Amino acid sequence: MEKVNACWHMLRTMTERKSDRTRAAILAAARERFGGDGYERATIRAIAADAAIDPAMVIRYFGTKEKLFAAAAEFDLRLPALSPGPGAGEALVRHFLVRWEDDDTLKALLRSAVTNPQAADRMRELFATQLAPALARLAVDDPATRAGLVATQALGFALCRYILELPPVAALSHDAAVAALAPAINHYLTEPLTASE
Amino acid sequence: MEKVNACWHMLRTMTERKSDRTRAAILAAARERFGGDGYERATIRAIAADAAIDPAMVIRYFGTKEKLFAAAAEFDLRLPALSPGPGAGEALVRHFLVRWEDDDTLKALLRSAVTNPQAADRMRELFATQLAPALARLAVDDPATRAGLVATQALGFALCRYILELPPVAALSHDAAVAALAPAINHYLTEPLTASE
DNA sequence: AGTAAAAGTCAACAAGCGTTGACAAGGGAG
DNA sequence: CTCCCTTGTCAACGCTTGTTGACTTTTACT
Repeated sequence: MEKVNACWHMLRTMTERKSDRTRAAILAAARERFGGDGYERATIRAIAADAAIDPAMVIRYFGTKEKLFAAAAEFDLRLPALSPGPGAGEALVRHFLVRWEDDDTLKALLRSAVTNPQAADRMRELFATQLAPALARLAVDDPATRAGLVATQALGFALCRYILELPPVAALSHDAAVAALAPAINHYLTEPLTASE
Repeated sequence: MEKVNACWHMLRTMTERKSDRTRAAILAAARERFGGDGYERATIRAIAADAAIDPAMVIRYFGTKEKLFAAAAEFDLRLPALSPGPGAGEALVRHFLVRWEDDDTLKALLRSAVTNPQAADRMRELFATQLAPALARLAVDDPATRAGLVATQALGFALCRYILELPPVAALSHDAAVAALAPAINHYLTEPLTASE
């Protein structure tokens, strides 16, 4: 009997510890606060209150506010495999729309990157390791510049829609946003980069 | 003789007082700090140090940090008169480039608007009272939406170039930026808003 | 049972912030 | 010279922040 219990304990130890739930609760609260308020306005005390625990626990689990942010800002863009052609723009825009809206992490990253150098590093890293490589196959030439141009449009749209909430941009339906943005994205991926006329 | 002196004094009182210089120094330092650090990170103490005065003076001149920001974030886009046509995009992009680079106010506004609701209000107001009206003449229809789309591209480019400093975007020359962006701006102003194919 | 580690609580700290009020120069006006 | 208004200085306040260490409770195992 003791052996069975011991075995079960080991299994539990390796798979699901009591603390993992609070760890996850802290991370969820942190993403929400960082996403809503930005790095400096999001206080450890508020995050702890959202997770219904003591502020000291946040430090015990993550060591520091900076490390907590680093853990909360881990993000995978999950870009689908894209094939060159006029459908790429639409697929990209649609993917970004749902990725922004079902996960607070991107909002946390953007809101923080504007004032926090560490978060800005994270953003540049995300661009260099996830967006740029995925777009490299789609660009007819100069993939780094074209990825940069796509980033300006993607981040600018997110900024105006989710952060600044400019009324005409926030009001767009997904379909309207795709119809308006996809051609511009395709343009950045394929049209000549120097003035043609 | 007394009358002459009194008159000169009154004139001086109305045109140039001793305090106006420090007022201007505070405003310049405030714009630089707000632009470099954002609203919450920019401290009154740091602004005062930059202006080489006592922190208490900042409060005496502007009353409150919020009011100081409101004064420092006063901004005129100075959009030129634009005529419809394919030249509008290039003129717009070029104007924005110089307006961003010779004045810290826009950086202060953007860096602060992402985390400060009051600054976000300012940004929406700037969009509604300056950008949207100026673009209304250029749009073939639905001017509010088209102005919103132009704003996403303009702010996104500024965000990536001046705030996040994504290498490929920060490296672009003015001419390269105009060549890349102007067609997209023209597209947003004139192309049909719903999918055409 | 008893025990040791894990998980959680509490009060406090040092530092930084915006803001205030009391007070000291400075320089024209009578 | 004397007065007064402007301009500037100084020290302190109350508050919030991230972070710490000592303590108690819970949990899991022999």
